[in-house]
Amino acid sequence: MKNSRKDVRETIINAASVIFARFGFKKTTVKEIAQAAHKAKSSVYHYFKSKNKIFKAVVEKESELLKKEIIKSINNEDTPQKKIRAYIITRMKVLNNLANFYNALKDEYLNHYGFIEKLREKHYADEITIMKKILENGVDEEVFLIKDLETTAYSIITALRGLEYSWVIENNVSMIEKKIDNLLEILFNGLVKK
Amino acid sequence: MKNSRKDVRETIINAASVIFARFGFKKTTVKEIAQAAHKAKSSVYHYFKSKNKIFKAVVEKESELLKKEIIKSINNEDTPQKKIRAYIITRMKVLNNLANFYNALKDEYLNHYGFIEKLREKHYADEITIMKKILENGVDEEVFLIKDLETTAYSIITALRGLEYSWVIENNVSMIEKKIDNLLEILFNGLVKK
DNA sequence: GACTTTTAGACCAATTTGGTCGATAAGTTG
DNA sequence: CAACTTATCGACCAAATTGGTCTAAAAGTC
Repeated sequence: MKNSRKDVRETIINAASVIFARFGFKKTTVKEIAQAAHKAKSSVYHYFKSKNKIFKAVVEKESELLKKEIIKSINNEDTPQKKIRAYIITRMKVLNNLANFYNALKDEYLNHYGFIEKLREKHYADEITIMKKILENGVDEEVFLIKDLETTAYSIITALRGLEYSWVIENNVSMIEKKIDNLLEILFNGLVKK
Repeated sequence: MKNSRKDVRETIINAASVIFARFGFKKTTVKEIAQAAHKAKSSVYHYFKSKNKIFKAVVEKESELLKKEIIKSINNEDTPQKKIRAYIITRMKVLNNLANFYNALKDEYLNHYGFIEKLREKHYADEITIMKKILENGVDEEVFLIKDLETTAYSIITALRGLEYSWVIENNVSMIEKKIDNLLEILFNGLVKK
C-alpha cells in the first residue's frame, strides 16, 4: 500500500519544521527540506505550491498545537483565576518551543508575506476569544465584576505581550512565575484598598 | 585617536564568530558579518582577503583558547593522574562551547578547504604534545611506567575521540564523568590483576 | 597639505535558489 | 492486462544572492 498524500505532506512538514526552526525562513532552502524528507526537490513541489506554502503549513500546525495546549491547561483548572494563570504560563512555555510560530509573530523580515499577517490576526482573535470565555465564566460564577468583556479581554491580552520580553531573557522560570503572580494579584484585586 | 587595525580585525572576528557559530560556514554571508560589525562589506574585505580567511581567524582564535584552558586546568592539578583527568574533562567541556572550532574538526563539508586540514593536524599535534608532557612528568615522578611516550600519548588521544560521541548526546555531566573515571581506572591500573 | 589608512557604494561574475516541465515509475481500477 | 491517475525525479531556467573587486572620497597622521 502506498503512503497517502496526507502522510507525505506530513513528512515534509515535519522535516521542514526542524530546518525552519534552526535556520529561519530565508536561510532554509527547499532542497534541504527535500533532502530531510528523503524526496527530490520537485517532488516537494508536487505537494506544496511554494516555499511560502510550506512555511505556512508549518506555522499553522504550531499555531494549532499552541491553541490546543492552552485549552487543555485551562480545562485542568477550576476557578477563573487559576484558569487565567494557567493560560499565561502555558502560553509562554509552549510558545517558546514553537520557534517557527514565534518567529512568524515577531520577525520583522516576514512582514512582507501576506499570510503571516492574517495568521497573526487569527492568533490574536483566538487569544481574545479564549480570554473572553474565561472572563465570562468568571462573571457567571460571580467571581468577576466586568462591564465590557471584549475590552477587558483585549486589555489583558495586550498587557501580556509586555511579559514576553522578560520571559525570553530570564531563564529562571520560578522567578517569572513570581512576577506573573504579582501581576495577577493586581489584576484580580486591584490596586485600591477596599 | 583612531581604532588600531588590530582592534577592527578583532571586532570583525568577534562578530563573525557569533554568526558562524549559529549558521555554520556556508549559510553565513559576508554581508551579515559586516552588518554585525557595523561596517560595509567592502570594509571587511579591507581587513580580510576572503570569507575563508575570516573563518580561519575565528577558528584559530577558538583553537588557541581551548589550548590555553587545557593548559591552565592541567597546571591546577598536582598528580599526573589528576592532570590527565583534568585534561579530558576540560577538553570536552570547552570544545563543546567552541562551535566553530568543533565544526572545523568534524564537518565533512569543510574538508574542501585546505586550511582546515592543516588546522586539524596542528590541533592533533598539540594534543599529543600536551599528553606527552603529562606522561613524561608521570614517568619522572615514578608514577607511570611507559616504554614509548610518543606511541602511548597517541593511543590515549585516539581513544579519547571515542568519548566525544557519548559526550555530545548525553546531557548528564556527572554520568559522563563517571564513564571517564572508569576509563581512567583501566588506563592507570590496567585490566590485569596484580 | 601631502600622504596613508578606512570606509563605503557601485559593480561584476559566478553560484545558488525557487520554481517549472516532461518523462518515467509506481499504484490503482476496471 | 490496459487504461488511467498519482508520485518521483532529473534536467532546466530566470531571478536573486553572494563572494569579491574597484574607485573615489572621507578621516587620520605627519
